[in-house]
This record gives sequence, structure tokens and C-alpha cells, in this order.
Amino acid sequence: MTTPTSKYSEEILRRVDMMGTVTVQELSQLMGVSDQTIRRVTRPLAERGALNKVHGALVSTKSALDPPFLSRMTLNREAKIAIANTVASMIKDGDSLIIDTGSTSAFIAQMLRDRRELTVVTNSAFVASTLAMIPGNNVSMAGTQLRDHDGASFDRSAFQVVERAKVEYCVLSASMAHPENGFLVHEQCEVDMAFAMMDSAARSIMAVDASKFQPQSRKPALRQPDLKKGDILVTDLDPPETFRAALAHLDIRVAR
Amino acid sequence: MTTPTSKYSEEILRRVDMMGTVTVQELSQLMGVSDQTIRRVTRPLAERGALNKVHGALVSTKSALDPPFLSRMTLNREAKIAIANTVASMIKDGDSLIIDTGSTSAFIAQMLRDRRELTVVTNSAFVASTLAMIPGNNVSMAGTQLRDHDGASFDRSAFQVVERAKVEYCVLSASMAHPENGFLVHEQCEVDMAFAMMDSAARSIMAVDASKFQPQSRKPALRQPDLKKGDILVTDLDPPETFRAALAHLDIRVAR
DNA sequence: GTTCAAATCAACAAAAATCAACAAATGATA
DNA sequence: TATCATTTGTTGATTTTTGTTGATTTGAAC
Repeated sequence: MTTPTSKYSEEILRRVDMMGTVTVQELSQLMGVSDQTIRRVTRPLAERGALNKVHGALVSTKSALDPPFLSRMTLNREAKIAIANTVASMIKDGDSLIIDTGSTSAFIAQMLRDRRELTVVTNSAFVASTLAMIPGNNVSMAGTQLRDHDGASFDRSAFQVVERAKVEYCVLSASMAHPENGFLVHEQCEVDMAFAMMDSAARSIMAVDASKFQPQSRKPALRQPDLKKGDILVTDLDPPETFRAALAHLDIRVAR
Repeated sequence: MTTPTSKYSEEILRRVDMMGTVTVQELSQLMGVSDQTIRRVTRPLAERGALNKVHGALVSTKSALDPPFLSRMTLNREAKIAIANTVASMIKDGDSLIIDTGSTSAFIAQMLRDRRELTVVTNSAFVASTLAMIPGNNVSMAGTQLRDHDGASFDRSAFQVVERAKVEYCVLSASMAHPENGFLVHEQCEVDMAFAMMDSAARSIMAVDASKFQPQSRKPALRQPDLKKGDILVTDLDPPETFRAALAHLDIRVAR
């Protein structure tokens, strides 16, 4: 039906649809080509109506994503995209992983759409539906009753599914990172889920953007499980020195 | 029907379909042959329409530009939107309903985003994540293991969740509508699920666009449960006379 | 309206991919 | 084994794409 015009078409459309709007520069950097190439390649796509061109950016035509969720996706967007790219680069075709809920995880899921043969367990309906539709993937949705603000589940069946899994990676996030108190969140069920997820994975990847190192307005008080030897912390800016020392001491790699 | 033109045809097609877009070089390295061979072999494949050639790469005709599910979303789009509007207009704030998977259901879910306090049960991760994020809704995702082309579940837990539900409406779809054979689909698990869903709902709404009254290229052969008194059939164009008579006789309302 | 920075466009040379032709390799058959 | 048809890799000419440059346009602020 819609015949592609270049080898970049697919990736560009995917990224545009996922991010809603992308600047030409972001895209060219992300894909390692020049701005001009992006412009050239997107012109026929725009004529066909596969995306919209505005001055300075590309806008998705099917941005039917949910506004409230999307707005959280735009908070600290560049950082989250950068982190998602780093995390995604660690996951190879055929890998198995658990992903939790949250906006960073949503970005990671989007970035993982060009991996193949993934085995995925998640308690986020958004992550699940994003990755389930990729041919060849094997996706399990953990849980039945969905929480309303992010469509994630923390019911008994969610824990059962996660506990029965055995995967290579566990991708987690947190609301705050404190040099002494570790990684903190607001809800007890999230802590419990994080424990279950980490127990079912060989190694964990904790994804937190740099803003999480700053004091928060709404202080999270519940402690996520600590990272262990071999785990990885992914951020967009280098964490404070106190943090780095503690992590290095535990043999936890920091990537960005 | 499609006779292979070379011993590589099959593997190339498989890889292209799997990866969506793949450069000629990647493919030649992966398969241990020269670029030129890949080009030679893929030429007849492209002419036959089994894949698309662009400068520098091969693009799958299937999962290429848009994943199969989204491409179906654009097939007969206006009709499906019209139907979705009609169905959505029957659902009021506070109602409870079961929704199945499929592109029409996806549209219905989108339309239901301005309803409040809905209780929803669905086996589609896409529908679930769409409606779960609306504040005040109560959404249950039925099933764990997700099917890859549409992210829906038909495993044992999916049936359990559906069977335990008790809702007002059940929103269903079908691949074909036949005046004598009723509503048909391709997969047995879909029939089973339809039975379970209808059993758990007071009344059913069957949503089929007018194209479903025409003969299909890929003939579905499995029969959905029949509609009963009080159920509703929603279409975009009036169904054929033979159909209308049969439905009226059973006291099934036709809306559009 | 004017100004200015940023984004876009047009054009060109360099790089990359494609094509056609040919020779070597392969494999089946007599 | 010799022969023939087919397939494969290589080579060089041709085509397409890509990044760069500089001119032009755009959008926002004044």
C-alpha cells in the first residue's frame, strides 16, 4: 500500500509517531545522519501524509496517545530519551527482560521496537501493548486490575507472573535517588514489585534522570531494593560525587 | 502460489519480514554471500511484490512502514470511526462493559475516553492501556500471554477473568457477516472468547463495517455465537435485505 | 515594519549503492 | 571425465544518495 521511499522511512515514522513531535536535529543526531538527509527523506513522507512537517520539527499524524500520559512523557523529555537510548543499546535481539511502569520505561519500550525476538514481562499495559505488536516478540502482561494513572497492575496475579519469570535484565525506575537512602518511591506496592522483579532477573538496570538526584517537592519515603554487584545505573548527567563513589565501591557500573 | 526463484528467497523473505527494514550489506554479511547476489535474488521478489526495494535496503511489505495492527487501523478508517461513534454513544458514564480485540474495538476505546467511571474488561492490551489511564475508570486486563499481531490474550487466565465478570454490555466484532452462517472469524480461540464475553454481559453489541457483508479474500470459517433478542448490530451502511429481515425477526436492532 | 537567529532550500562534489558484463565456480547429466 | 547450464563473485561504468556550502526563507522579538 504505502511503498517506502528510503531505508530511513520506517525508523523515522516510528520515532515521530512515538515522540509526537521531534525536531529535525534530534532525529539527525539520533540516527547519525545530517539534517539535510532528514529533510530530504521526510519530504515524500509528508506529501503522502504519513507525517506533518512544520518549521523546525516533524509532527506525527497519529498522535492518538493519551494526553495526560503524554504530558508526563514531555517532562524532562530529552533526558528520558537519552536514557532510553542508553538502556535500549544494552538489550540485544533475543534477550529477555522485565520492565516496570513509568514514563522512562515507556520510552524504553518505544526504543526497543526495533529489537527482535524479545521476551518481555511487564506490569504496564502500555509497555505490553507497545511491544506485543512487534512480530516475533513474546510478551506477558502481569496483572489484571489496572491502576488508573498509568495503567499498571500491582495485584496478586501481577506478582505471581513476575515471580515465575526468569529473565536476564530487569529495567527499573525510581522517583528519587539519595546517596544514603538509595532509590526511593512513593508507593509500597512499587517497592514490593521492584523486589519481585529484581529477584527474577540476573541483573538490574536502574534508569533515573538527573533530576532525581535533586530534592523533590513531594518527597518519596519508601526504599527500593538496593542495586547489587554487576547491576547498572543509567542516567543522563553524572551523579554527584558522593553517589559515584558509593556505587563504584559496590561494583555498580554507571552508564549514560 | 509464489514459486521461489532461488534457494535464498525463503530466508531473505523471513529475515526481511522479521526486521522490517534491512540493508543489503547487513543481509549479505548475515548470510555469507555477496551484495550482488542479494540484489539479484531480491529483484524478482520485489517484482512479485513479496518485498520492497529501496536504495540501500529491503523493506518488508508486511511489518514495514506500519505494524500490521496500525495498518489495519487505517483500512476502512472512516467506516470504523463512524461505527465507533455509534457504539460509544450507547455507553453512558458509569456503565460496565467488555470489549474484545480488533481495530474497530481500538477505535471504540478511543471514543470512550471522554466517558467517566467506566468499568471495563478486555483481553486487548491496547484497549486496556487506552482506557486505564482515564482517571476514575476501573479497567481489568484479561490474560497474560499476549498474541503478537494485536497484543490480545486468549490464555486460560483471560477466560477466567472474563467468565467472572458481570457487565451490561459486550462489544464484539467479526471478520465476516453471512445471512445464514451468522458472524464468522478465523480463529477458534476468538469464538470461545466471544461466547465467554457474551455470557458475562446482559446484552451484546456487534460492530461490523459494511465490507464485512462482502465475500472476503481469506474466508473465515468459524462461527461466532448468534445474537439474541435485545442485542444490537452496528454498521456504517444498511446491511443487505436478507440480513435485515432475519435480524428484525429476532428482535435485534440495527443501528448506524 | 525591522532585525536577527535558526531553519530550510538549492546546488555540487564526494561517497555509496546499483547495474551489466564477464569469468570462475558449482553441480547435474551423459 | 567431459559437457553444459546455472549460479556466484568481481570488475568497472552508471546511478543514487549524502554532507557541505552558501543563499533564501521563516518565525519571533522588538
